Amino acid sequence: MGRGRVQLKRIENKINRQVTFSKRRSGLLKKAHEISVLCDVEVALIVFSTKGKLYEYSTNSGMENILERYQRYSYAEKALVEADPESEGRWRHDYGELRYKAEALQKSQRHLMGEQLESLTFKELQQLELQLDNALRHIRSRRNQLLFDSIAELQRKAKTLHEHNSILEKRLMEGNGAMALTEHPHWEPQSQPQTSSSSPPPFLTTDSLPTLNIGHCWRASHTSA
Amino acid sequence: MGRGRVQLKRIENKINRQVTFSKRRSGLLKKAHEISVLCDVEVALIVFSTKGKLYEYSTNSGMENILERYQRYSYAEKALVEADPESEGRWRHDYGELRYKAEALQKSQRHLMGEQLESLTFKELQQLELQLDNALRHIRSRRNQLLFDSIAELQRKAKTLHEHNSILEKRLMEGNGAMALTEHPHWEPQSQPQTSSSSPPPFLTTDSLPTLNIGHCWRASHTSA
DNA sequence: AACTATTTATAAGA
DNA sequence: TTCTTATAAATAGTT
Repeated sequence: MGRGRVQLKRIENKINRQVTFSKRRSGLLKKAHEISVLCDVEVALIVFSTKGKLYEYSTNSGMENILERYQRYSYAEKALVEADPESEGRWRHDYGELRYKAEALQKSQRHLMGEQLESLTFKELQQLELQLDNALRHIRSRRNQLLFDSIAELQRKAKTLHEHNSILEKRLMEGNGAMALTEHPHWEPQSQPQTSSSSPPPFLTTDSLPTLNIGHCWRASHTSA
Repeated sequence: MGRGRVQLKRIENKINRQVTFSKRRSGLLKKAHEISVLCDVEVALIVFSTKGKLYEYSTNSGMENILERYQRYSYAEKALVEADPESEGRWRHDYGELRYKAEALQKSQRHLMGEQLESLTFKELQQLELQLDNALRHIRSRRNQLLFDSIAELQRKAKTLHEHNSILEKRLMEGNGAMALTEHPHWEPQSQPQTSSSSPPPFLTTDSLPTLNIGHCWRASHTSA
């Protein structure tokens, strides 16, 4: 990229080397930044000039975080080399990765819950707001869906009951006298001939779980397979 | 570099992002290598993909060396990592716990983002809605705080400018004739007597960076030395 | 630090 | 994934 081909070899002219260093350094930092943004990955870049000056770039997760992650990762890998792969080392490796992910999750969770907002910029706040607005829309939609389902279910049952009552009334009218005609509103739907093959037990009847426990919910549900 | 201009913004299409990552990663590694050879400098580059895969480059001096050097350079005080004579069982235990926690976090995070709502009951949905409403309140409050701070700062500056203008006008009135007196509408009507004890420099005044760019710490310098 | 002629990198398409 | 190609970017050498 430039007027001449370049040999992959130390530039002997000191001035030239310095200039090239300056140019390429900024290019490298730029590219590191770009890939991190475009591809949503973590990048850490460290450059020590010949004279010992430090230049660095790191994703917003922070240099220290990334280096720590690296340490965990590579340490685990070392352990992985010795011993058979299915033991110790593998565990450590996974453990480090997992811990990292859990921490990240925790953090973003806090933000989603409106906590620790101090560390966010205006733009991030806006983004977060949009996200939550969107989530709320979904949630309300789902809630309404459940409400409608429930109403429909109730109506269906009511109708069935009504029909049943009509039949009973009719029988009473025909068979024997008007005995006990008004005494059986019978609010017990259980014994119905109709096959209610549909609709799962409506939520409204499920007894309230203590709390949703969102957020810090270690142990949110027990549906593990 | 390619058929279209590229926005510095996360690529939303997953496939595309993956492909770009692959391409740019190799480009980045190559450039890191080139600068290290051409300019005879030490380079360490670490990249973690979204899935936690590690890609790295380091000059022949070795990653560990460079990282160590970096540690000494920037956090000289930080001692080396804690060795861990912990027992195998402990690890497994912690790992299990962690995994459990991470899964729970992931799940509740989805809910907070309005996803996978099918598994929630009506009450849970209501709770979630409250939670998000609350979070949104906090977020908006924080955002407004930032806005207010910014406005206050702007007003303060305006006031200063206005005062300065007054002084200048006065001088003109005294010194020479009424020259140019009416030519200074002075574009700052804001001046308010309130002396807000100046909030910190508001984000709005920070020059708009192309993208969010939070916490990205470049340490650039110029070709001196 | 600016300016170009070239080389490279790479986005999109196959 | 890999190859190709049109184009955007980077940059070597120059001013």
